[in-house]
Amino acid sequence: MSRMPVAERREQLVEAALAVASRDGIEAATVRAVAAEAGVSLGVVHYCFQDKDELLRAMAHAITERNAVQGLELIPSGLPVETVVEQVIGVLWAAISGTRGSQLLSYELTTSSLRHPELNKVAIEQYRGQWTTAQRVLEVVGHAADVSWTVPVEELARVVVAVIDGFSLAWLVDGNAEAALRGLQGFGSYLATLAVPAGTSDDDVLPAPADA
Amino acid sequence: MSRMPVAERREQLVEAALAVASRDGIEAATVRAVAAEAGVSLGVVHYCFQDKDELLRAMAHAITERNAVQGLELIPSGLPVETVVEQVIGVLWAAISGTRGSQLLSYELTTSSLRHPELNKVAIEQYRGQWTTAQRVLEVVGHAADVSWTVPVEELARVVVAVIDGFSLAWLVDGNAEAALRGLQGFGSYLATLAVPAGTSDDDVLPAPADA
DNA sequence: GTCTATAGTTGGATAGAC
DNA sequence: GTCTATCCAACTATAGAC
Repeated sequence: MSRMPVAERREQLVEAALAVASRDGIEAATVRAVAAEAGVSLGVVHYCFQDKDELLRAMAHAITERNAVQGLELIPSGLPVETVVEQVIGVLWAAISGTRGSQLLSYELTTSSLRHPELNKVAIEQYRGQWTTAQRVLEVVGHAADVSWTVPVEELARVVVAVIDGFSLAWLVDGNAEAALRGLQGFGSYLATLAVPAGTSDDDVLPAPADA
Repeated sequence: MSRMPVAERREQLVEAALAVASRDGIEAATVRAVAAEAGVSLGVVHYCFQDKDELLRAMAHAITERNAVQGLELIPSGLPVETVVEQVIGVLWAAISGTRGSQLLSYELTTSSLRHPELNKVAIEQYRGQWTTAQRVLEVVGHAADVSWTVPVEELARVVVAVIDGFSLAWLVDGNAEAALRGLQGFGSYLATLAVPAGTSDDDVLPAPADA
């Protein structure tokens, strides 16, 4: 354990911070607690990170990346869009409902970030990541089901993230996973109504450039 | 200021706590800060409240009540349901976007409550209040526009709260009020499609009891 | 009832031995 | 590089003077 390169040590500490914060909340993620979780002494943390904020920022970055990389690129083709959407929501909800502590931590990070200037960029980066992820998923779904969306995907992505956020929060509060999933699938049905068969062009969305 | 009855003093302190927490965040709402905000000394707070948690619970209760009592009972009658929904959303959004600190505090209270056993009931009471409020608004809207909902209002209320939560959070993060309102109105349009002209009976929803 | 003073914790950060 | 020891600040809570 001793004499570990700094980069590796930082990873280990970020991992420990994630473990503590997911389990006991962001307030519990003190420098001391993280050091104890990682099995190192207090000084080591301050050697690897300038201060607590830098540690928290690193942790936030890690959780954001982790959420983004959820590779759902194995979406089946040739199915009706309602089915594809339903399946994607099912997989997504399994990922969410299986990581309660992480989800709660995400909201804690968001609110903390909005209060403390030194964590200012955490929340916006978190959401930018979610918006672009949602947008990519929508595009992949559209391609897989051979449809295009009647609403700009960028705008639609915001709606998707908002709805998921809302139902996740409700589930965190009342623990009713069935109601949350039912609500999400209801939204999925609505979402499917916003899709129309793709245009004659084999890939893109623009049917006919009007002018200029 | 001196020699104030305890009940009144408690109100004053809860008010001060709300002011501090809305402005600077729930973490900043320490006993000291609240005492300072109220212009009393540290001991006074501990004389009126057993401990910090009781003060926070009182504050949470106050903010929940405040959100619930937003008397929107002046909903116009005789208009199409799309219009009524649009107007209600407009009023609601004005109330939300005008109280940024309070909104953020609500989310902080929710997450805090979910982490700390001693605040256990705060979050669920918060949401129960929001769900029943949403349900009442849906019922009033249905009555005013002379429609009934094709989805159980209880279920629909959960959806409404989730969507509002989601868009509010996004707005807190990116400050884009136009996008949030646009998203909410988009949801409102969808909501209106879930309404059908009220049955022949002048008030209730049940058209024909099938059996028993 | 209200104040000051203080006890007792906790946590961030650093110095200095090894 | 890693550890122990320590400083300092902020907080909750209470005791006791007035």
